[in-house]
Amino acid sequence: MTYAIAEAAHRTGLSIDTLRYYERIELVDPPARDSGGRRAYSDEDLAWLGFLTRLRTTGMPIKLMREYARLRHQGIASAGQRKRILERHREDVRARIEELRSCLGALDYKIDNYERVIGSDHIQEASA
Amino acid sequence: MTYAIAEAAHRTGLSIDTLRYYERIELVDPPARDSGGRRAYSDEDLAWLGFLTRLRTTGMPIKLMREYARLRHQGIASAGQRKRILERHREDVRARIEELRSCLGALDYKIDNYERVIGSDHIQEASA
DNA sequence: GCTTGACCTGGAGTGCACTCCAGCTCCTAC
DNA sequence: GTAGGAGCTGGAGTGCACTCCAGGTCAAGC
Repeated sequence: MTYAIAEAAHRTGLSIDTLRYYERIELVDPPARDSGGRRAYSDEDLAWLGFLTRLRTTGMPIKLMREYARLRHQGIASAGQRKRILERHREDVRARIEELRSCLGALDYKIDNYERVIGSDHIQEASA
Repeated sequence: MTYAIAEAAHRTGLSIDTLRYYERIELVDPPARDSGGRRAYSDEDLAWLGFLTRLRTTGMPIKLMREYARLRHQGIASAGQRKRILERHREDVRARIEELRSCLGALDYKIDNYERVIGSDHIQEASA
């Protein structure tokens, strides 16, 4: 099964431009082409894009993702290095979650204060 | 108690340039000045900067922070609007935490796979 | 056979949040 | 009284991750 770029974009949640951009910067390998020279993404391509999307979502910079992609090409020999990248990133993500959680506390506190100040949710229509 | 810009930067964790930048874009009110025309940040200034930093940390765009700052100037009349901004943002933060958590699962899975593939942490020295 | 729509390329442009710079002033310490 | 360091201003530059564009190709349907 292969997918035209529009379909691939739809399935990955990335834009068509982003798919081409990722290819240009060598984050993904150039996908196969159909008889008319158009990109034909495979399920594997989409799986890799899906994984990349998770890395992006969690804030991994594209530079590091490129490094990871580069290592992937070297096959199993680079598995240790790749694992270390992911472990390192996992730590970053965990730290980020903790950071967000702590800010959430501050936000709760602030909102509680507003609650006390204004009583409740009345009167504040478009009082611009 | 007031603080020179370097001290304010140190205490807020922002850079001197960022402090001046925040002032330029009207995210913070211009602080008082000392006899020599230099900025003299008050404890209140720092508290506001601290709160802004939390909003930034949690990903609130500067545009929205400016809107919040603008509303603050209107005093209590805008409390409802400000509260709503924070509530909305709190939802965003919660969603973001969930998103990160879900990606964390995928990361764990991937790392486990590497563990299985390479046995354990030997041999992968600088095998560039 | 011609319009239409999806796709192609290389390159330029965008928005965000800073960050840096040149050239200046002002206080402090020697 | 002067050298040095902190701070000042307006404006330009940076890095990141896209996003958009002009001008072209290609296959399908009418």
